[in-house]
Parts: sequence; C-alpha cells; structure tokens
Amino acid sequence: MRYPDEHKAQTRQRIIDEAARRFRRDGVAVTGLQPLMKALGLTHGGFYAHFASKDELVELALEKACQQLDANAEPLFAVEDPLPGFIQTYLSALHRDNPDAGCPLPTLCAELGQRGTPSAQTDQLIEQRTRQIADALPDASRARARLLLAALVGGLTLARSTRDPQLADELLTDVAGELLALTRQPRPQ
Amino acid sequence: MRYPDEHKAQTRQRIIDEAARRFRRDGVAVTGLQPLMKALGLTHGGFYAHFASKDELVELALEKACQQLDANAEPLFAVEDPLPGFIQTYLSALHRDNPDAGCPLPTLCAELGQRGTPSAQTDQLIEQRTRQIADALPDASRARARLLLAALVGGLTLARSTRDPQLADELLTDVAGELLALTRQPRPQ
DNA sequence: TGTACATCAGTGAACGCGCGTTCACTGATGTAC
DNA sequence: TGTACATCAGTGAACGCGCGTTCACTGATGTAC
Repeated sequence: MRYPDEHKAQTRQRIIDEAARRFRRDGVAVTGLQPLMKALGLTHGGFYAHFASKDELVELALEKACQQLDANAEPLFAVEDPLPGFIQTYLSALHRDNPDAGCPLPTLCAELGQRGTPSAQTDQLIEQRTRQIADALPDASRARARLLLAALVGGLTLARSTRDPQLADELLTDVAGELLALTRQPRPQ
Repeated sequence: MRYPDEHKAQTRQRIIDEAARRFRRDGVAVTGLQPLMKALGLTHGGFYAHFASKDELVELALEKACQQLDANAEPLFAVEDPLPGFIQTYLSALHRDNPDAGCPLPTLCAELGQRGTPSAQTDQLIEQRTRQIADALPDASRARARLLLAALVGGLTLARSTRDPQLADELLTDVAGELLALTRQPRPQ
C-alpha cells in the first residue's frame, strides 16, 4: 500500500515516541519491540525498515526524551528565581507517578550504567542539567548544582522504589524542603 | 552422591552470595540463573532444590546484601563524628567501580521500582539508612538525613552512568564536598 | 567385617515462551503511456 | 480518460537464542543387617 509522502517519517516518530515512554516506564531491557509495535497498530517485521537495531532506537528515544525536557524546561527557567519551582516540579507526586513522561535520569541511569556501553546521551543530559541548575544559582556554582542534581535524581528514584506510599510522599517533601532551604541560604566557603 | 551434612546449606549460601553480587552488578532482569549456577560449578537444574523461584532468590540476595552493609556499617559508625567518613566511602571511586559489593540502592532501586512488585527489602533499607545517617547528625533530623541519602544514591548512580571518566570523578568529589560542607554547617530553620 | 540398600544433592535433557532479527511477500497508490 | 506498471510501507512466518522452570535420573556415601 502506497502512503502519502510524510507517512513513513510520521510512523518513525510514533515508534520513537512510544519507545521513549516505555523505556522510561519499564526499562530498556524489559521493553520488547514486538509489544511496542503492536501497541502502535503495527507488526514487528516493519521495525527494521525504520531502524538498524534496538540499540539505535534506544539512542533516538533517549535523545527525544531529552528534547522534550528542554522544551518543558525553557519556560520554567524564564521565570525569575526559577529554582524553587523546578525543585518542586521535579520532586512532585506527578513526576513520581509518571516516569514515562519525566526525566530519563532516575529511570535509565542505573540500567545504562550497568550495560557495557552507556549512551553518550547520558553525559550530555547530566552536563546540560548541571548547567541549567548552576545558571539558576546565585553564585552559579557547578559543585552546588551537581549536589542538587544528585539529590533530585536520588530522591525521585527512592520515592519511586518504595512500596509504602507514605514513605514515598515523605521522601519527596523532605528532600524538596531541604533543597529549598539550601538554595535560600548563602553557600559557605 | 551423598554429601556432608552442611553441604547443601553451604551451596545455598554460595548461590545467594553470587546472586547478590550479580544482581547489583548487572541488574536482576539481565542476570540469568543458568550462567549464575555455571559460575559456581553447578548445573542449572539443581537451582529449584534450593529455591522456589528466581523471585525468592532476589528477595534473599537483597536481604544478604543489606546484612553485609550492616556488618560494614557497624564499625564505621562507632567512630566519633562518623558522617564524613561514611560520605567519602560511599562516594569513593572504589564504591563506584565495585557495584557488586556495594549499596544495593543505586543499582537496584530503579529496576525494582519499575517491576510491578518492588521488594519490601527496599523500604527497610531506606528506613535503616535514614536512621543511621540521622543518628550521626547533630540534630538527628530525618529530613536532613533523607536529603543526604538521596544525594548519595543519586550521586553514585550518576557517576556510574557516565562514560566520561573525568565527569564521573568530578561528580563524586563535588557531591561529597558539598555534603561535607553541609554537615559542618548548622542547619537553618 | 562385608554386603545390600536408602538417601538426596546435583545432573542434564526438555518444556514453552518471548526475545531481536531476517526476509519473501502483499497490495494500495502515484506515475507513465 | 483508461489501463499497466513500479513503488515501497507494512506483513507475518521463520531463524536461533537464552530465559525460567520441570523432571526422570545418577551415583557417592551413610546406614542396616
């Protein structure tokens, strides 16, 4: 069946988008290509007309997830004193409960680190996030920005992994509260 | 072949120990029972004479990993002002490069959170770690302890996931440095 | 003391399953005549 | 304008593989006689 000109490109994008969601929600290793294609109303055979391998899709999906974050981050960082809002959004119940639409670091860092060859996207994302946070800090300290990033990623990961809902909530509010207090307070030498 | 009385119990322990290492190094889903048993000089068929399922082994291996940490943590926390040492050990290159012998939180939290049924061990470990850290804080603040734990787990995870060795080192030293400064400084209200 | 037997930790072939990947094929549509 | 053909996104069966799990079997040793 012959399709309109952009049809194939659109299908490709649909696959990348769905993969970006599933990889973050379930993990890369656990996500099968067969169920993924089926969820889009396609058969798995067509996959290799779009991508050379699952690994290529991983790279593209990760890239896509990072771009979405940029798009969301831009308006956030346009506000004056944007850091409190960023911290509270990052450590919100909404973000915790929707990993498929959120930051790839808490969901995929550990798994990509365990694989033999981690993605170059991870490095970029860490650097980019660090810069964003540092820019929003009064003294633009990279070290302080890295502490914030580590606490955000770790806090969200811990909150997602617990089976006790109350503990999950407390983890988010405690870490967010401490980080907010930290940004209000001048950094010691 | 008939074996000495404790033989089976010893084999069981060997399986649990090896699993505790591999789960942390490679992840639970990626770790196969066949290679695991082979690495111990056994055949995979015998596995079910020791455990009801892979899931049971996961639970036992996680428990074992936590006990090892307790054993290591005890002397550490006996020192006066133990927190700096703990932070530096946790965020050391040694810990980063040996996930199989380290804290299960950075390696397994994300994966166990993604599975349908996370382990009860995770909750226990988070609580226990929080208490340990809080006890070492001047004001015994649980919120502050949770911030520290989140930053430790997040920092180690990020450092392990990057492919740039320099970035990995900087992440560890920056986060450790900031946390040490934080513990030296009185907590603001 | 010597022999027959019971025990049971470990063996290894086999099960169905889903994985990533390959490939000959389909069939609706745009194009050429 | 009507027909034959080329295109090519998507189809679906098949590949070898490793997974978790099952099970009839082995065979060295402790025990009973």
